[in-house]
Amino acid sequence: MPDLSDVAAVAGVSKATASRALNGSGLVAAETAVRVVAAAARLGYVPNRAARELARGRSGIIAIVVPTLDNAFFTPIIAGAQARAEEAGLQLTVAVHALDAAGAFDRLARQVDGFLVVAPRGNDTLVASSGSAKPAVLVDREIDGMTSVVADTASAFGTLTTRLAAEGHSRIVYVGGPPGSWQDRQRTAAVRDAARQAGSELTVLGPCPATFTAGVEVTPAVLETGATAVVPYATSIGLGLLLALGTRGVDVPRDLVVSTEPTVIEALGLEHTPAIDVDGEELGRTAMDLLTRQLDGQDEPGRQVRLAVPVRG
Amino acid sequence: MPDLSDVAAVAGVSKATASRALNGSGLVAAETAVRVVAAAARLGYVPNRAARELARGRSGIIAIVVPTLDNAFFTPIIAGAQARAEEAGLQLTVAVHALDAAGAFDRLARQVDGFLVVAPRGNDTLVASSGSAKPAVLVDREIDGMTSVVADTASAFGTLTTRLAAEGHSRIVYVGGPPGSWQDRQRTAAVRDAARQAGSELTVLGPCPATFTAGVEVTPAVLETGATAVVPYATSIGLGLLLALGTRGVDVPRDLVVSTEPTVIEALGLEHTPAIDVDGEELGRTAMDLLTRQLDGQDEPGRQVRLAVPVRG
DNA sequence: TTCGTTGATGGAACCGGTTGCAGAGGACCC
DNA sequence: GGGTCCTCTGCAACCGGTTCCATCAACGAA
Repeated sequence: MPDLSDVAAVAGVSKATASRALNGSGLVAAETAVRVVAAAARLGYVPNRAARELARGRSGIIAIVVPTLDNAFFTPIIAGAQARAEEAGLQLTVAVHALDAAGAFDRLARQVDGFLVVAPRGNDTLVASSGSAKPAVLVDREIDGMTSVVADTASAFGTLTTRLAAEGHSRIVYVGGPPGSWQDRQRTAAVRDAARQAGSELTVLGPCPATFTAGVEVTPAVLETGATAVVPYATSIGLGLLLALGTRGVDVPRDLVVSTEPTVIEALGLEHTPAIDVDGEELGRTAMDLLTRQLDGQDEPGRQVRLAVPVRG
Repeated sequence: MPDLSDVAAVAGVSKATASRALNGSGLVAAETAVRVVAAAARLGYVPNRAARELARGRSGIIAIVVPTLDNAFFTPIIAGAQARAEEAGLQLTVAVHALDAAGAFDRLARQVDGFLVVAPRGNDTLVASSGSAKPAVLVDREIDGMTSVVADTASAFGTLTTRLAAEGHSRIVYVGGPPGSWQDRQRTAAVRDAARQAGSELTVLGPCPATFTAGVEVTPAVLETGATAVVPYATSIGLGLLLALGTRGVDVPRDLVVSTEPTVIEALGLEHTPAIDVDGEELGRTAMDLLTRQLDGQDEPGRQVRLAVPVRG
């Protein structure tokens, strides 16, 4: 396993020059640099991550902190972040903090260069302070002063509600998400506004955990309202609704329109059913981009990015 | 940020002794060790991972390679492995290899101490060779000579089929999984055997990707067989079936029994419906245990563990 | 011709741990 | 009392890079 001295020897230069050449420091004569790079390639040299990390004082590791992996909303975010991390030569480690977020941060803070924080719920100050030790990017939530990227689902939920109302749904149900969810607050407000402006009657149910079981359980309450359209906080809740409605013989979408996401709508061939299309991978990619820019000093903390969320169907 | 010399100074010993004390080498007098540990605790000392890694020549990083995160079967495995890794003081990095598994291994092999390989499909020799550079544990698949842990779903599928037959289902459908899936081969064989022995007629459909869309799409074919019970390869396929059956007005389970997993059965209140209960987290935990034992030299490669899978309902 | 600059390079310290080896000191045996 | 062995400890080398600083050659200007 060749090391930097081997490369230097083959190229006929010192370790120092070899290091500079391979890192493109610009202080090396072009011709020398070419020689070094060629030598490295010939030997199949791969830098030792640990040594580099020790010398540079940076680990090259980013942690993405998620509350759970059981939620299909989070996994694309991880996948997107992972892809970008790989491109940037960084390792991504996934930390699941069911409850003990603070503990997870403390343990990891010394080990990583930065955090991607997916913390849909919980106290603002707590979340903010957790990421204070190292650069952090908050995903799908906004807190003043923290860099963040969110999918603008609030607008999308508003649009979707407006559209439903325009199609004649005068009674609409919104099934709310988990208690304390930042996105749920945004969405509830947006749906309320849209319904009021369109003159539709809105019932807000919930809170519900983002699971299909919760969707099943909330079904009777939804039917009781006599609504003709239901907008669930999460796709998983929507799936639960669809399943339960099926076993109860309710005709979807004739008797009740259930908005979920495009793949579901399409697979089931549902008509007259609007759906919001959140690109989780893009969320992950953007978050990682924001973090690397911050690590490179190209960005100040505090930048807030909103990704538009299309409404389909 | 305290370092080992600080700890040593406070404890009144040398770096060497401090290091040994903190790593429990046993060469340190008990009383000295206590002093060092106390000093470390007081200073809030956290060892520098990079330095340790460089000195030891091991990275303390394990990679878990999964084909995708979009499949709810894999995520609990990751969660379980993650939990165990944390206990063992190891970092876990998640590598997603949609297609390019070999590439993922090459890139990572220098960076990590070992692999957890989740590769349900694909060629045996390819999978086996991928993990050859570093210790590896294969998850939910068996290949001769490789350490592995599998959920014994084949037996469970057999039991489940037997039970369905015993309850009077003389026509059963098995909806097969993705092409080339190792588990699918095992399950198909087990289901075939059980059906034959019980004298039930079995139709095997598929192959199907493990998605709920595939479940929706296969529904007409299932209904066409006239079967009264269907056993899908994956929960996601089962959910698709249930959704599509609901929109078609088929009464589940009266007209057709769909076996899925306990949470689904329970949430929907389905009766007469057996379900297999795979503990994905246990799979992940066991895999990580096997790997750490191998890294510590306590185990030889090649050990194969099978976890029993209960059939409920 | 000589001096000051600039650009390229090398020497060596350093990052923060681990570990081989040697040595100090005490216990035990002859 | 002297020698041997054992236990515990410290010194210093080492892991493989990065980077500060000094050096040196070449070149333009005075």
